[in-house]
Amino acid sequence: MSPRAPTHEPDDLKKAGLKATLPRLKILRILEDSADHHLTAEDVYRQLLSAGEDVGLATVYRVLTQFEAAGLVMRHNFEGGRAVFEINHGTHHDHMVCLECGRVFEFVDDAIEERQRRVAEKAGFTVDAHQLYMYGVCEGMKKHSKCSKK
Amino acid sequence: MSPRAPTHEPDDLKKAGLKATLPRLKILRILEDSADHHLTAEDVYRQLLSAGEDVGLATVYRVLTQFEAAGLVMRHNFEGGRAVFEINHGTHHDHMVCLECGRVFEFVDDAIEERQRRVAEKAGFTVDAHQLYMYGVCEGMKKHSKCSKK
DNA sequence: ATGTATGCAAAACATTTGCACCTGG
DNA sequence: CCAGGTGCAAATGTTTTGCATACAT
Repeated sequence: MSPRAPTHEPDDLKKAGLKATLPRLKILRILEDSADHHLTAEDVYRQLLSAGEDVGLATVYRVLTQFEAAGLVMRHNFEGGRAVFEINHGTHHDHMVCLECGRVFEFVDDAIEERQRRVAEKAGFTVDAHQLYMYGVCEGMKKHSKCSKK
Repeated sequence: MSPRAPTHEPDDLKKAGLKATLPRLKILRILEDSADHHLTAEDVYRQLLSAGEDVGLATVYRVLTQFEAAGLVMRHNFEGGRAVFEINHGTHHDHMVCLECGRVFEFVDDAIEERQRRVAEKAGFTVDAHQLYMYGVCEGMKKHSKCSKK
């Protein structure tokens, strides 16, 4: 009884008030299955093309935006101009972005979350969303330079 | 003996390896003097025009990018597509962005900073930069809706 | 002088939108 | 069948770049 099943089904879309169309299901699947769960719209588009699907980039953007509005995915504005999207598994987490290999590492720290709540409360600020990004170099990149991801 | 004087002079530019040209000095002044210290390139450009300066938007972008590289300003990718810039006064701080009035509030919490360091260390991650954004509604916006900023 | 900076216009990107056609329920 | 979804191409908005001219040292 996990709080959210690891696979997304047509039902997830219907619950979100969206028709279970082929492009939407494919995109949901890609976001779900991708090794590192943080993809740009272009990334998703390229994976669709590789899979032989006939989907337009505009649709990818539209679907991702709808998914974001429905709470199915989260959008991040990391450095570098383009937005990245990740499946929302329901548990908040923060991010470490490796500037060498581009990979994204997730973490949670309850003390940080608690302090954030306190700071906001003290300032009379109602928090809708919050995100903590650390940019730097991941462990694998420091030891050797054998990581090959662009 | 403050760690950084509140005004920026030609010397600041020279130290950064940049010629003290008129556009650069004007832009530095604007970033320094602006009421809320978080401006888009367009904001800076409009202020220059209002002041009767003959500066191109391209120059604003070039100068802001150079300033960022020189460590004079910091660039933030808040929600909404356009980057915002703020003078770097040397002291790290995090941000609360009001989605109603657009204002940006700064804060520092040593416990959060400390926990971040610990998390990164534990993950073997070397942090170059880190930023914490909270999006929500500021105190002024909740009580009445009398704030008029776009 | 002289190399660097600037303004303007055009280019390069990321993302959005208009519209005719297609599709899911 | 019909509202809503999609592909394509064109539009938008932001940021970058090429190039001839202007400026700081």
